[in-house]
Amino acid sequence: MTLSRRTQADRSAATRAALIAAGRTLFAQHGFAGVGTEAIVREASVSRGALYHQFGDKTELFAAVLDEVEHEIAQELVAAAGTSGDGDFVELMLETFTAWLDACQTPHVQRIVLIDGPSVLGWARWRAICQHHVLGLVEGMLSEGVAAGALTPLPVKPLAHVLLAMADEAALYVDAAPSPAAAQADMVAVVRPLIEALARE
Amino acid sequence: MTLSRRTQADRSAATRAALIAAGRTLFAQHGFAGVGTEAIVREASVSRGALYHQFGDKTELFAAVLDEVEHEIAQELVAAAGTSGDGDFVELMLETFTAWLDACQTPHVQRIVLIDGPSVLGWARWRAICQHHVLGLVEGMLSEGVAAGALTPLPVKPLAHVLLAMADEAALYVDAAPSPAAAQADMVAVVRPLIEALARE
DNA sequence: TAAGTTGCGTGCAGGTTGTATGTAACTTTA
DNA sequence: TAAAGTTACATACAACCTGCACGCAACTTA
Repeated sequence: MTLSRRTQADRSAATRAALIAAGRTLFAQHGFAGVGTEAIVREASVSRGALYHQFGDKTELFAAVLDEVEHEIAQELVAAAGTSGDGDFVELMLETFTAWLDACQTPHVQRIVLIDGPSVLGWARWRAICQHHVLGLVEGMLSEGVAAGALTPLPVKPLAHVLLAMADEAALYVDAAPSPAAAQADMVAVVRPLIEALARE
Repeated sequence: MTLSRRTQADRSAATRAALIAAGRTLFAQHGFAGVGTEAIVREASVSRGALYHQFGDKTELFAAVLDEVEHEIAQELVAAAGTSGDGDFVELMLETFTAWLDACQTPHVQRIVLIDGPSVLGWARWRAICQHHVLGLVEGMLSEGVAAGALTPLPVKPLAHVLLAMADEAALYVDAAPSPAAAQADMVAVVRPLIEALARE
């Protein structure tokens, strides 16, 4: 074993983390197209060479950022679903929905996940990343609902897609509304009957 | 009156139309970021000067393209709703929904309206343009439904937003699916109970 | 017809991305 | 532990792209 002060893996991990953190901040603030690689590496205190060594592309860095953000949101959602306690299916879905709305009130999510994601990565790759995190979570919840008989049997995958799309739009709608609180109440009022409709036999 | 062969308004209209048509084709094929102004003006057989005279910006050209596409889709939707004949509200909504899916199977719509729109123009401006065309149409249908008593009274504006968001995602889902026909059938199966839920008192 | 406005063509400046080339840090092998 | 090899990073450079400035031509108005 050598006496190296920093292993190569550590160096890589540190610069990757710094770049992802910087990208996350700046992409959220100015959008993918609005921030240059120069600004990113300055924020991360590394050189452009490091960026292009760690990520093949500015786009690849964005993908890494998106993946991290989605991962965090998914954790928040399972936490929210966990506290939701005993199992009315409708309530579980609605609590997850509002947890999603809350998570999306940070600009990170809106700009990176909802606005730029599809445009920068293309819809297919964007949804593939969602699939690994939030979208997969929703599908799982729906599958359990169907298995438990609490949910009308319907094709789960397309259902998860449209429900998540609803949640995405709701998040953007709420944030853009003059009175977010009122808008969120409206949204819940609109979504509740839709979820309830799915719950009946 | 002069004997001018072409009036200024005609010149402007012709170059504007050529630029919008070129932008429409190329934006649909390669995305907003993937096509340079040089390619656009070559396709339109004008100079870059003409572009920057007619539109302040590459972004402004994109907005004009989006506006045109939305206008055409809205016309298709009213046509579809017109042939839908006598009035079951659920059937009207579902026919409009499938008409939307059909319209979105042309790549023009997907890439320009659904993918790049929010990213290039920002969500607020994007939805404002939708409001003038498709989104406004949906809101109108819902308002009539409420007035006629065919629809549970709910806040119409947020409802229109989530329904349209569902339709957007459905369109992209169907197109990306290995078997679009099957995916579309699934989507209709999923959306129908949701619409029916809104229709009952 | 002369003056003024509108539409358009072209060259230029600033900025951006990705790559090529060189160097330092770390790891493996003998 | 010393040499060889690999990995991580720094920097200079080439290609490109956007938007503007300036100038000219077409049209309109007085």
